[in-house]
Amino acid sequence: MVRKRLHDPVDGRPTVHTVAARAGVSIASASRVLNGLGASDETIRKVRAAAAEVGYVPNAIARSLQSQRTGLVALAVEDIGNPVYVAMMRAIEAVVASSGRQLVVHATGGHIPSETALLRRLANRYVDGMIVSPIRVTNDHLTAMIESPVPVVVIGQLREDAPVDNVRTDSRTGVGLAVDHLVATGRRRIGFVNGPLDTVPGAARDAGFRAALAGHGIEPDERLIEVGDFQYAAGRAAAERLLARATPDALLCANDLIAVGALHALLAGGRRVPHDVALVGMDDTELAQMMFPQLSSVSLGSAERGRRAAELLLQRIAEPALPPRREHVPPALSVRASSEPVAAGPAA
Amino acid sequence: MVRKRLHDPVDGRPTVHTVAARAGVSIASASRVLNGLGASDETIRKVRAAAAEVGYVPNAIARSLQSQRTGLVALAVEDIGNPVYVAMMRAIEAVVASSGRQLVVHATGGHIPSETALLRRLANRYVDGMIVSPIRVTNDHLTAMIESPVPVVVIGQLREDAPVDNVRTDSRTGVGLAVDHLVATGRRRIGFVNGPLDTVPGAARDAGFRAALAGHGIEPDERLIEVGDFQYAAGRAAAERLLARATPDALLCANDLIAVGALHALLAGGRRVPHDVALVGMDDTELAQMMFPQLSSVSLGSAERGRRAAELLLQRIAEPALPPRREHVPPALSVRASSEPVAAGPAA
DNA sequence: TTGTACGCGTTATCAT
DNA sequence: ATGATAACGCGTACAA
Repeated sequence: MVRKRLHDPVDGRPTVHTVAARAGVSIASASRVLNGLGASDETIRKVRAAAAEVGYVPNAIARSLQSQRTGLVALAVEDIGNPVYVAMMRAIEAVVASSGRQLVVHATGGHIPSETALLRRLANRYVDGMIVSPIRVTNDHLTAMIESPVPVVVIGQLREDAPVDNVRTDSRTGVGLAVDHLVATGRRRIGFVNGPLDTVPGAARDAGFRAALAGHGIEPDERLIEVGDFQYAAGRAAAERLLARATPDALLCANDLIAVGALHALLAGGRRVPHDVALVGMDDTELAQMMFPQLSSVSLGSAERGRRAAELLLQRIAEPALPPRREHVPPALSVRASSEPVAAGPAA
Repeated sequence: MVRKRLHDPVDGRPTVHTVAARAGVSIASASRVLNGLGASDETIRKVRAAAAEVGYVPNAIARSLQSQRTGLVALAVEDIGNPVYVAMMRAIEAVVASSGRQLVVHATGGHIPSETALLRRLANRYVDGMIVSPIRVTNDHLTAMIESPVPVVVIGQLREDAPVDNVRTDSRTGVGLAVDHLVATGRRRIGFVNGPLDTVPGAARDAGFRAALAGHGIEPDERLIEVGDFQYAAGRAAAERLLARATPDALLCANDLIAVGALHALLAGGRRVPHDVALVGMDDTELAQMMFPQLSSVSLGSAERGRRAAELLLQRIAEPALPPRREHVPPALSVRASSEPVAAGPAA
């Protein structure tokens, strides 16, 4: 015989069997009482007492094996320290926690292979679903998402025909809001500090900027356009390059980190903001309000996108057969001191 | 008979049985091959082929039930959006991920009951361990941690005799570094904007401030001390109250968020930084370098504390019998523009 | 080397 | 209402 011990926990912690034995009932009755199902008053009393005495706590893993649910939801983003993703994560965690579930976070470093590997790992079902916000969505991403046995929700742009739940914003239009505002307040030589053009956000913002200028009959001046990374240091460097060769009366930045870098470049170079140069960022993170002067910024609803994505995911977990859904969060411009019209008008 | 189906997965996804049947071997052989244990070349070939054909992926939950390990590690902090915790979380995630595990995050809102409830939930073993950074450690915290079947590591102050792994810094000394620096650069009327005194960090910083002043023979002036919350808005309001009734030549803030608020209050009030008032924050978050002027700040090694805590936890998971350990991360002052000595000396 | 069978801890089904 | 037992999917001790 193999059975050295039968239902006697190896580490001394009580199981249903422990409780059942102590209460003098079957494990079935014990389980029923512990799950609030029907039983006689006497049985209920005995089981409750036994459970309390031994300090019984149900094992989450065993329960998961039975229920085929882990109660976990994953979030995969490039960098969990980036203010945009922090805002998303915060909102997602709130929704997930309020549903009694928990959030598993992954930092992908924007590395495509790690992202797809993560998606493929969903096949082992360590979570009930995943929210992913990739910089770029490849075919590998798509097939991995479609083959996943647990639902995936994408925050960001996605092919129209992709059968995947999706929450997106329209950063192109968002750039337009900023340009319109700057033009309306008398700015004409509008500079643009963008992120890499081979990313989805970078490309969309570039297109939006040129389209918006065209809408006002302004010819784009390539000397007023500079590209760096979506980071503070890169933004500052890019702004410095731009300022060294041109004299904009406004600077639009592809995100708030870049805008903060640009602010440094401007102030260090002796430019007054907004008097000499108006400054507008994007993402409208907490950072924008913390700067002096406070930064105008185009909100792309990061928190709202996170919230909506979490809700979509929870719905689909509950109802897997739902058709793919696509939600839009519109951009909105928050005007603050950094781009307020100045009495004397911009430096001429 | 009950057995409608025997080892035939309900959702159509392959299990070891599927693979074994297809390869014409027993599940034991299949399992062995899939886990890289010994088997004949022929068996290996057949099993590998069968697994590939049906797209077999091991089920994480079943594996956990067997191994008594989830491969998950939890982190519980007040607010996953606070720059300090973001820095910690980033470092922790990196360590955890590099060990092949995953990170579950919890936002406690600084709510004591939720924190202790979270610790008690460890009894159901949904994770292999937890890192927690409580604002305050109650007896409830301690008993919950001690009774937990999985290891807990605390980032922050803890009773000396608490048998719990612990990583801490010395913010009291940290405050001293800042005061020393300010005094050495000619400041005498040093103001202090602190967080709530009934929190561990708030109390430590208050004590440190008074002790440091005493060390320089300076009498603490209560009008130069103000208390708010550890947040931007509260910090700004607190600084405004202080500036309305006193004229400090330096301002020390209990964290960087407060310091940013104070910077706003100073600049909005027409004070020059550092010329009129030197400014020093604490935590040395990324925020400090993003401000203009860049903020001096006392580093309390948030990322380093996170990294060390994660390593302690992983070690203890591997070796549960280890004696409790206590690690210290020393504070360090980063001097930047906001507190650099000014040629003319501070306004007199 | 290979197969049989048990155990992980829980819930659910069936028969009593 | 209660108890015996299958089942979730995996790993492995033991016997062959």
